[in-house]
Amino acid sequence: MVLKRYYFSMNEDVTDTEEIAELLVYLGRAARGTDAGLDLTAAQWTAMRFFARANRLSRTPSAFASFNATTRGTASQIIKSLMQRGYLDRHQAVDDRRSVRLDLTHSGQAIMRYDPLHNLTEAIDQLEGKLRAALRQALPALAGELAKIRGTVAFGTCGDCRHFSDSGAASYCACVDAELAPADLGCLCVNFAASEGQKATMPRPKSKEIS
Amino acid sequence: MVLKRYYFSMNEDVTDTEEIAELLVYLGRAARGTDAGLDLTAAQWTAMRFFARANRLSRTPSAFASFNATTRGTASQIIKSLMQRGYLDRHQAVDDRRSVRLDLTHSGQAIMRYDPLHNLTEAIDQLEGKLRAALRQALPALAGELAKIRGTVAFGTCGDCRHFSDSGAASYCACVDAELAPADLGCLCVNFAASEGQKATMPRPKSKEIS
DNA sequence: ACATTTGATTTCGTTTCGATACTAATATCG
DNA sequence: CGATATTAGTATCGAAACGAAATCAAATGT
Repeated sequence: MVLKRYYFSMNEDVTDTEEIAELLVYLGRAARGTDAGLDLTAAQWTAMRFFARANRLSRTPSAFASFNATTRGTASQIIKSLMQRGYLDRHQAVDDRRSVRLDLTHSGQAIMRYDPLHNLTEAIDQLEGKLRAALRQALPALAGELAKIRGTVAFGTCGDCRHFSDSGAASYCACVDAELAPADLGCLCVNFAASEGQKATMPRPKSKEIS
Repeated sequence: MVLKRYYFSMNEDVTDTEEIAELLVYLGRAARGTDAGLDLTAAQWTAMRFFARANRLSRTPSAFASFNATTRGTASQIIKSLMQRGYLDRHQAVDDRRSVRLDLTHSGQAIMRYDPLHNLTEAIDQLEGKLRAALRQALPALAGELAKIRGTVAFGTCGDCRHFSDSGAASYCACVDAELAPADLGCLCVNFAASEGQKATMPRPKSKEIS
């Protein structure tokens, strides 16, 4: 016997767009967890991940606060706890003596092997190649759009950036006025600017020594 | 003059997979914020969103805790605060007297117009159609994969579910043994099972009255 | 020269969090 | 049937994260 019964929800019409948005927040939160045996919290893992992946310009408390959509105060607290555990090293910047740069220590790099985010990367690797390629293209574009709407800085990798030009042998970044090592193409940068759209306000730092 | 200088980062080789993972976490967190004039916190918005989007079976504290990757205790606290504000109503379930169902009140439905997640949906709407379609397909698959790896429940909408069969006029859900209203196809369900893969353990509830 | 901005930190009160313990209702199994 | 899990929800506790605000130093702008 087939019951003819309707099964109501609280919402009336759900678009694909909303479903995409909710899956994004769901995945972001589900993957951020603290499953591994290490004693790091979710926020601390996020910070470690950021400082492991950001380029030299972006490895600052302010940049992390912006990346993590929180305040500089909260960012300072998390960074302090990681320095106390010996996972981060603090260096004064030479060109701006207010600024500070955080680097992973040796043990900090070591624990990244147990990053709980690996659950998510495994899942991504299981995806069909075409879908993975689509994600690779859609997510940076989405990050750029969102930043434009919210009026905040976008984060992206140098390889996706407008400031970057790959002229055959040399990989040049107009933002830091320097060539990029191949490994840096995948680095997060505060000065990321999406490839299309109007020119972003860019600090354009003078040529400075990179110790 | 072109400076020949390398610009080192902390990591050595970054795959597309890792970049996708980090952008997912970034987007999920960036969109979750509390920009609007309302006084709700990020966690409270997440709960409101869940109870607005989940089907009747899934509108429980436990399901929300599972969806939000947190404990039932934390979920209880957030729900309590939302009930005190008059945004959620609490109903005892008739078939299981332990269980509780949360519904949005009228004012609860009203504030959803100011959900800060709308920033993200606008950004998604700006995406090229092909990319949006790819996201629509890739994200549910990704959620399923992640759940399989982590050994947790997956969340998805009835329309993407194995238990669902659309036989022309009638839309039947094997999980609740009932037909679905068109609006319910986009609802979140705790009993979601991805379309491919092994059969999930399914409660298979007996036919029950839906008040 | 002075005001403004920026980068980082600290402090404070609130919220969230994980862990644990607890009650009540249901399920399982001998 | 009855003893024993298991499950749903809640409460409590300490730690962490959070936003807001204040502070300080250094850089920038005019």
